[in-house]
Amino acid sequence: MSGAVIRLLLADDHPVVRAGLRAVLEGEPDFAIVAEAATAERAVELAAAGGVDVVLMDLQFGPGSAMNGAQATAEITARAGAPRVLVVTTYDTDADTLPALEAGATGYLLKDAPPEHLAQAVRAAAAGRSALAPSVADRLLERMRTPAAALSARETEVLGLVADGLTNQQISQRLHLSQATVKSHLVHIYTKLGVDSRTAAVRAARGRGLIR
Amino acid sequence: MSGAVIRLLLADDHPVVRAGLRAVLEGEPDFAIVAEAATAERAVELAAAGGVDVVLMDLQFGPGSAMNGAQATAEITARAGAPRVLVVTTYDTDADTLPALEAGATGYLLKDAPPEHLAQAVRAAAAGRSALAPSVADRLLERMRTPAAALSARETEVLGLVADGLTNQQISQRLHLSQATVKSHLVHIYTKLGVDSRTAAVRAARGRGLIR
DNA sequence: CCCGGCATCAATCAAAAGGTTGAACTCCGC
DNA sequence: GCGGAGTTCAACCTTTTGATTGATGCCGGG
Repeated sequence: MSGAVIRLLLADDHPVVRAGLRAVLEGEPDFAIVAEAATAERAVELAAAGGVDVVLMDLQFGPGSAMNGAQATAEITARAGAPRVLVVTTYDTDADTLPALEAGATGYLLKDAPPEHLAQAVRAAAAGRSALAPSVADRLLERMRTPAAALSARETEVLGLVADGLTNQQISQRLHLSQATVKSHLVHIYTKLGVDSRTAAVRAARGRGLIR
Repeated sequence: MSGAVIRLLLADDHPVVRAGLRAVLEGEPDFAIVAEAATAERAVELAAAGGVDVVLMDLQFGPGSAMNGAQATAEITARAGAPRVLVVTTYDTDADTLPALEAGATGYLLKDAPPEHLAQAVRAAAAGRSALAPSVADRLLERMRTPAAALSARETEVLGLVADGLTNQQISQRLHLSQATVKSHLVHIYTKLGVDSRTAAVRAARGRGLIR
């Protein structure tokens, strides 16, 4: 989008992590860190202002801000001529990766990635190519091979509350349903996940990253 | 313990975070970063080898290593002439802070702390003074003021399994107890927390950071 | 040295929650 | 417009929970 230099925006609420990214990336001659954002909102602003090729985006933005990294990613990539967004986070579950990728992230890296991978991923993102952490790529492929076990929105909602320790009755009240309906959803969830109890369902769903 | 220079060991499994800490602390003329460790085990080794005044210790060490930061802290501080351990982590709940402090950590900071605080905390730790993040200090004082609701070790253990969705029977098997004992613990937990159901207990305990 | 808190267990019982089966309705795609 | 998936519900039975009562051994502080 620009000349030879890739202009970067670092979006992370942790000063230490920003400094770390800066330290790791600053050495690359073809990179220029042009801005930093400590909140998701600020990242959206700065990205919209232009002059940025790649945004390094964290997903978690502390209790301070209302927006998370996935939402910010969606906002940034929505407009034309938007910079690429490369998610760099600690979390490695479907519940994190899928929303981020759906929101338009070009890549998804984990913070424990070695610095070289980071730089390569940034160049890939700048060129429009996607860069995924191996574990993320694995799970995406896995998901392709296993089209099964896709819970409906309602089922996911119910299962999320189950995971929070709510009883069927509490769930029914929260969702304005009868207990019967909640139980019915659970049966379908059990079938889809191949389990036969709520705790096993929560385990299975956690394992596959269906819920947080 | 040494001259004017404070010798630091950085223990964190994330290269980016290590680089960030290095970038933030390296500028201080009275600091010298003498080693880095990507695993808790390695941190223990390096700390035991001597030549270190303060260890900056993460609590979470990825699925790769068997030891966590709190355990490593305990091992490091166990021996005489050990360096001070300053915990620097993302997690801010009683379930994290208390074990770390009990393990002998001199301080507890959050990764979102501003760089100045970090440097001050390191100097405090080197001098043997404790340095706590404001939120951690608040909760410790809160705990002093509220001697209530202190669950015993066994009770916390049981409640943790309850939070994982296990039934009383499963808990009894896991802990090699009778169901009667598990129920007995639960009754005590309910009394202490002022609730009257397992899910409410989990909520309450989560709210107070008693469990993760 | 005795008391209180902690951990352990037993037995019983009513209430709550969980799981199963079967069924109606809507919406969407083919 | 037929069929399937998703959402909703009822009735029924089983399992789990929570309340209660009561008892034992251990350990540490006053």
